[in-house]
Amino acid sequence: MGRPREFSDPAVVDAAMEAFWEKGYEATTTQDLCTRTGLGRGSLYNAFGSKHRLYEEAVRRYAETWAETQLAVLAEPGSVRERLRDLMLGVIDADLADPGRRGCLALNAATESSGRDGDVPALVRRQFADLEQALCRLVEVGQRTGELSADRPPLQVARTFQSTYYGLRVLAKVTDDRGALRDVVEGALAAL
Amino acid sequence: MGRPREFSDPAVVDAAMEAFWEKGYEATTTQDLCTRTGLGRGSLYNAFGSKHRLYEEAVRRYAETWAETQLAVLAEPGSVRERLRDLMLGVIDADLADPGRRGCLALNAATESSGRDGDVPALVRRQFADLEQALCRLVEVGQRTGELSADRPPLQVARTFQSTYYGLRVLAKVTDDRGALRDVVEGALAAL
DNA sequence: CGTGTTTTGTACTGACCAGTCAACAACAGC
DNA sequence: GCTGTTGTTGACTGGTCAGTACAAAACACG
Repeated sequence: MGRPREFSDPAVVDAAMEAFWEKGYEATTTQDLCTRTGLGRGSLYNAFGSKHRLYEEAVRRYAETWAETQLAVLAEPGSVRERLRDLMLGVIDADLADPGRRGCLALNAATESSGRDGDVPALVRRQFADLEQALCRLVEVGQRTGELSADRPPLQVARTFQSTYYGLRVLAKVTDDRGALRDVVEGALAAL
Repeated sequence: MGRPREFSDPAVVDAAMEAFWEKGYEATTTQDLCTRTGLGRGSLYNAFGSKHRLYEEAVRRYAETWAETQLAVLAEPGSVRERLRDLMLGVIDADLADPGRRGCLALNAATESSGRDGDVPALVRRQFADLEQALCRLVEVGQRTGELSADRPPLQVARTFQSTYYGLRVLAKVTDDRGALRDVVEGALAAL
């Protein structure tokens, strides 16, 4: 009962996500959020309570949608190497094609939040853990089929690849040099 | 002629660097800067012009001092592998020992600044390039002495290692798991 | 000393910040 | 169609923001 909402929560969170993604948490004002979402201040606060809670929702949504995208790439047909290469090349294309150079929202959130306490770092940590696990399973598959050398613990290989992958996104924030980024990809694959 | 300054510029930049390092650019207020540096607003603005200019100075100073530290580790006696391991282990210790989890200021600055234009991204880019070059030379040495396998371009190896190294610092922002971070180190070294 | 120049401290500015509030609007159930 | 409940709107709040203005203070030089 009562007056129905004139918006859908997911659409608003999506819009807020874009705003936070572009400018980061601190630099995004509540006015930005109202403009991007199309909501009035009252509606925004009635629905989400505070700027920070909306930020949490935005990071959560990013984590979900992005995890989906990543895991889809890793689940594609093809060799393990091909899938890992696609993951990295896809991210290079996406990062360089983005004129705003927003990079990865989860990574931005991890960097901007001070300390590992709080909901946002916990969200980011979980997303990191999910990717680690997915990569580890993929490495296990590769080692079992003989595609990858089996002389190193899969978890160690996965963690190293993940670290290189995040570093790649950091590098893509400041450089336009596709060759340099591709070198990282080739080096990471050669290490498998 | 004129009244002499009651402070030394480098000391003030150091203090400002600490403030920006802890909270990032946006979240640091001019009041924070006055408190940390001990200067009044008038003196701060007279000497540095604006918050952003002081930020640039702080990032520049960080780049200089940190580059020195890094290059010193890489120049130590010992095998190439040992030196690269020391670089990474040192950063793990430093990051985990820091209760504020500030991470790397250059990396934070790269993440917070949107786009690759402006002085700050340029500063960060140059620091990245310097490390890339230092790593590349070290890899060349390792390949020449036969310590490292010489079947891959040194630049590619260096870039991949650098990417993994930056990823390590990102991971250290959200996790306390020393084992996970050490896996990254071992994996990165195994890839050489 | 006196004068010119720079630094310093502090009060001040207008803009903008996140968040609140109360009047009004739109629905569901009766 | 009345009533209770929720959503919307837009003006409003106190506080804080980066930056400025200006007078007092501290020197160098003559």
